[in-house]
Amino acid sequence: MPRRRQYWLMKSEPDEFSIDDLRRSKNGTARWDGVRNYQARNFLRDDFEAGDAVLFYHSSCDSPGIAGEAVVVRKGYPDPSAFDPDSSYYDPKSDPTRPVWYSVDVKFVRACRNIITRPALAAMPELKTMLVLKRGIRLSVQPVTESEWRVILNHAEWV
DNA sequence: GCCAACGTTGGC
DNA sequence: GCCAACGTTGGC
Repeated sequence: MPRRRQYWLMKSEPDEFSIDDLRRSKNGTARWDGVRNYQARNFLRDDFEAGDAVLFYHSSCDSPGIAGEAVVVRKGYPDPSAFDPDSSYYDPKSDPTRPVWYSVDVKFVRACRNIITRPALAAMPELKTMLVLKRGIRLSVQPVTESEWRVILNHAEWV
């Protein structure tokens, strides 16, 4: 029984990996790895499905906000970077027989012509409850409601 | 660079 | 299981 498509917001520091980096990736597709937070891990491992929609959010930068749209093309699987001693994401707690951390693959869909900034998001009454706008919420992977998704897509101009 | 808020660690 | 200390996140 196909489940309804779910919506997510995923944060990335554009200095590390931006929406343009995703666009330029092979097939526009990249592994989302390095998530080291249990609540975010649970989403990746248990709830992400191929076809789910993603808001690509730029964080820790001059103009934080929504930068584009992506789609999940591979559901959660053990994060290989956790097994790699040379990776900065290496975590000896995780091994292939008992993986702790999970990745998904996401594919570029489109970029916003302009970043939808936090002030712009905060100015939309429909987004009052959006997690990313709440102070103290720092989940790097978080669910978005269908109505939040719709409001944002209607607001954005796309490249 | 500051700092508030959060998550994790580790002693007890 | 408590909780203080520490490290990290992330907006400003």
